[in-house]
Amino acid sequence: MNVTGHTRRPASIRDVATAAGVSYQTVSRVINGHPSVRPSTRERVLAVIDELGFRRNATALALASGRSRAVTVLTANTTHYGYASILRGIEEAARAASYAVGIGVLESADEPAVAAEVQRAADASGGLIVIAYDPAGVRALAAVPAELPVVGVVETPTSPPGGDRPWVWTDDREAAHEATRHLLSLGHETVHYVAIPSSTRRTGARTTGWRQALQEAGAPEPRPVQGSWGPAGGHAAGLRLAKDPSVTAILCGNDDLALGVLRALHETGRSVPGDVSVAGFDDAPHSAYLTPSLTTVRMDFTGLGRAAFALLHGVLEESAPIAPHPVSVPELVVRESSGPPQAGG
Amino acid sequence: MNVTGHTRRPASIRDVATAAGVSYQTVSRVINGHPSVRPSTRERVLAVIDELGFRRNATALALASGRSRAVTVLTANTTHYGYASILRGIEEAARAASYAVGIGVLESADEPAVAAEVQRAADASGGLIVIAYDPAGVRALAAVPAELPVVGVVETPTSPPGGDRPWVWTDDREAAHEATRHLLSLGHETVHYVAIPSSTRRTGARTTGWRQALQEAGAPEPRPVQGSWGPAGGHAAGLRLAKDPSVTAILCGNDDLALGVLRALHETGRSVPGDVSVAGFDDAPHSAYLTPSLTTVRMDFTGLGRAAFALLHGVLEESAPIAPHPVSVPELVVRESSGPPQAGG
DNA sequence: GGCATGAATGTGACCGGTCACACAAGGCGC
DNA sequence: GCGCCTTGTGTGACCGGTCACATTCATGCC
Repeated sequence: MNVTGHTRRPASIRDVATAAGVSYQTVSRVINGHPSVRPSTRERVLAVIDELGFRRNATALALASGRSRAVTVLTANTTHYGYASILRGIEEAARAASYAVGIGVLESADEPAVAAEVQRAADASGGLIVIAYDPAGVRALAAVPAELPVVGVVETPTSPPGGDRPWVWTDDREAAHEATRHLLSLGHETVHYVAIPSSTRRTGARTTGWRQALQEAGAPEPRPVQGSWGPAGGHAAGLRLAKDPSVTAILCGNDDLALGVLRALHETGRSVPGDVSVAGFDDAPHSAYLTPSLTTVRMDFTGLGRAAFALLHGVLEESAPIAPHPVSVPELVVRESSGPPQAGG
Repeated sequence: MNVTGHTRRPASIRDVATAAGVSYQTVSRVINGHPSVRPSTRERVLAVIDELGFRRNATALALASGRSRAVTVLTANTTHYGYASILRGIEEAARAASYAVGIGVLESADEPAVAAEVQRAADASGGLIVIAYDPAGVRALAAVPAELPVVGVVETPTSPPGGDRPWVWTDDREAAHEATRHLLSLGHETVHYVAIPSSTRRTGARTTGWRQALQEAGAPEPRPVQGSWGPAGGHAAGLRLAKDPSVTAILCGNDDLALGVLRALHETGRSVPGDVSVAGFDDAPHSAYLTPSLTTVRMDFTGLGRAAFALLHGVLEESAPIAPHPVSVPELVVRESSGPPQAGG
């Protein structure tokens, strides 16, 4: 292809039309698979399309048709495992549907900054997926103008922050419930919790699940320790908890926090799982290789991302059926970091 | 704003023009800051723009002007720390320049699959940034049509795979050199290397730096062990190396590999750094919190991403000066996992 | 006072597609 | 043989901007 050498502008449908001896509208019909085109004509046009290396101009298509075949993901974070995996799932599904994926990072949770990002994203694409696991994301979801198609990836479906917007989620509450039950079943009197920042100022879904499991077991309910997202926050929280000798089991809001907690316990001379059991959340790739390897709850973030895109896709093209909000089921993975409390605990 | 309630289509420049009693061209001049508009007219138009909530349609702008103010990042990976951080840097710089950022994942390194992704990216944006640390990325960079602006993020600047395309890089060779020297200076007879998959089939920059340091010190040159990207590969490599009692120092191509190596050494009863010293690459967020904490080389991935965008920005807008390829300097971070060999080595 | 000059503004075509509609030719029923 | 429907194709307007050029009007200069 490109035999003529000094080809500058890519071929348009009118170029193809001229070369094939038909009108541009006929070319348009061919590339859109319109039925009423004589087979011989279609063949000829297709041949010219191939010869000229014609590709339909996405910008012109978007302008003329009003739909852009592009979605933008708004997220506060791109490097954390969970967020990055969701993004990966979205991209995967979008690629399969020939959609372009844009990304916008919510650097700050400031109202004006968030609004600006939402605007930027709205300008660039026909639909939005907002990862609303944190205050910035929640605010962004709320700031999306009503007429713009959007799907939220939210922490919990009860009283969704975006009103009646479609959303996807994983059952974090149940997952936390299960992990807590696991630790209790090993014989621990109670389970302490190091929390990730919640999407709302009130308690998040993971905190709720943990608390419910304690209540059901009649175990004492310690105050959750506030962590951040990263290992540094877990480390600080771990140092605080290590001071209390009655602490024998710690559930962490994610694996990064758990890593920090493990480190803090190591530094203070408490063995895991001998003195203290630790469980995380997410099953990040490194968790299986830590020493001790980390008991955690595996979340299907990639599947969550795919589901989010599928939902948005359904909204954008009436043709595509809108799947019911799919709930992926988290799975407890028991590893070395959890075990029964020591006799002399 | 949006007082009228049932506003449907967003306002266009002609809507603004009508409301302000001027022609659409005058509105265009105002939003583009053209000098020859009477101040009173400008005021009036700006007021109407504000009142109608007018935003310039990015699609129409792209179609009419030919430039799209959007770049697409092609990468084989979105979840690994290094890749994700580069992406973050790109997004940051793009946001500052009011550019949209798209993302395309190279799921396979197959020639046709890669070509299809490049096409998709080309359709969606005016410029590409290709992360060419791996075969898929290298192939993608080579497949970019000559007329499309592109910047490569490459492993090593010598004989760049993309020909005369602009590129950015960090000095991985020098970084590996420094890390190896560090281990040798502790008294180790030699340093073994667990390699990441290189961008080319031949030796990568990190391997070269490691080898050079060994040669300069007159140390024996063991064969590098081939790892993959993740901890699983490091674990397998670590088990192999652990069999050899003469191994006292291991340099790993990245922190994930190092994590797997640490785990393998633990499983085989070798202490770190007592029996074996381990060093990684990248300084991922969790590396400081491992037990033992990981000696590694900190790479400024975010800065690298910013530089990549700056370069592409310069190419896309003649106005923006094309900065010289900036080399960010990696920094050795010494932690617990490296120390002198035991006397009875 | 006539005219070149530049500032301020408007008009028409265009970017590359889509959409609504017009129109010619062929098959069928009556 | 006429009308009518269907099939295949072409024409003009439009999406929302930009660009090149035309036009109007107030100045400044000789």
